[in-house]
Amino acid sequence: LTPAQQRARARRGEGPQLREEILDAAEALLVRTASEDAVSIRAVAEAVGVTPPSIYRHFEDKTHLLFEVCVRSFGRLADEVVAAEVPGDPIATLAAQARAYVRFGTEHPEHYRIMFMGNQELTPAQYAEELLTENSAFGRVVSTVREVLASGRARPEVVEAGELQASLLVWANVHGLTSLLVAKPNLPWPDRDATVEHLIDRCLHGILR
Amino acid sequence: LTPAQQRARARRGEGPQLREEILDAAEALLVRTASEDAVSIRAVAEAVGVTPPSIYRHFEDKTHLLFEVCVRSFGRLADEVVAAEVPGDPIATLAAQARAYVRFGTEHPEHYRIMFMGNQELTPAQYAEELLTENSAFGRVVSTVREVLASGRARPEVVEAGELQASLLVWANVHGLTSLLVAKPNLPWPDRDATVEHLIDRCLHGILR
DNA sequence: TGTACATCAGTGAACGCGCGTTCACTGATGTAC
DNA sequence: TGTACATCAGTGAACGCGCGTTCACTGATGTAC
Repeated sequence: LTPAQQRARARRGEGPQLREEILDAAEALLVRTASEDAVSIRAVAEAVGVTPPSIYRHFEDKTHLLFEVCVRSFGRLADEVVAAEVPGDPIATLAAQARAYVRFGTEHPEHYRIMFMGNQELTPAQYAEELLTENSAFGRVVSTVREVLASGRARPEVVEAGELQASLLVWANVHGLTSLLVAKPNLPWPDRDATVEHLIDRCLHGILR
Repeated sequence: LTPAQQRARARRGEGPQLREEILDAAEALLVRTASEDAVSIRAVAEAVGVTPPSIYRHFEDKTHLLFEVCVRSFGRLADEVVAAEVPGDPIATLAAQARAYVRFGTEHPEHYRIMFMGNQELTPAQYAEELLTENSAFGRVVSTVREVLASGRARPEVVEAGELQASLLVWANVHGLTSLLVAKPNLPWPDRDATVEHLIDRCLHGILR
């Protein structure tokens, strides 16, 4: 998807196919340039091999285009968090989900930046609610935390504070580490994996009896 | 510092005074508009009551101007973290510093965004090192953690992992919560103070024996 | 089987905008003689 | 005490840029009769 100087015109019913190519190009541009600013309507159009006005046949405006890119990313993060589940072992699941979360963020820093570190006006209002849905990454963590609390292995004060507080705790931990790594990649961090394991370890010790 | 349509020309030795006014205006603009993009050379010049080229007499370019704004903010955050110290009680100090940190971030969200959530190229290279200096907010936290570890009240595995890992743990916690609040102010968060206390509580439980 | 026509995908040119930055300048201020 | 002059703070006009978006259009594609 790097340079496409010209592009064959789509046949009658095949217009929507360009829509996907636009999203792919926008995402590729984001990854390649590692800069949200580089994802302009014009740059996306050029990458796809089309003129700028064509974009508007498929997306209302730039905000909606970027929003769609976000939606895909949120879906992919959720997929990875789900894939990390260890059936029947909520504590192992929580640790694995934490690892998956940090990995996603460090492997896709610009996605992560847009998703969790940008100004929220970048995306339509609906998105704030979607973020906390049952199927979102955070929603899956809440489910896991709920199982941990129900397993009887959590400290009483954590149970009392409720699953939302406990989930926020976990989220703050993994997001905190992830976003520091994303925002300041050049600081002299200690070994990433060791840091992640230590963080998960301490976080679980704070939650479990 | 809101609108200054015209401005008296400074006397001979008083040029450097405009420099401070420019910084104040840039910061006020940042706070008022809550958007980094709104802080343009032209907007700052207008706020100060001066033409754009004047800025270049005091700052090499836009990056250096924004960098100076950052330096001030880092200094102020460090001051607040220092002010939170409780002499002779490193554990109480750690909790108080965590509270001060989160408060700073939520009260100055746009500063916080620039300092810890933006793209790092915004600031000269020297800044990465300065960030971890003894006198920085993080440097103060490292000091406090060092005292906690030395006090004999920390868990052996935390002592073994070292003060840097333990400090990162604390930083990831408070930064994680702060940056979520800053990035997603419109999500239905539970009560902020209760969340902060719970977070500090659990974090300390993970560290102390 | 042939033709008129509606639809659809995409184009080319232009709009107005705000931006960072440069350049040659102006005119007040202080200093040296 | 008066005057020539260097310095300093700031100006006015312009540069080139890339941007999001709009508008009237073109020409291929499929469909109806």
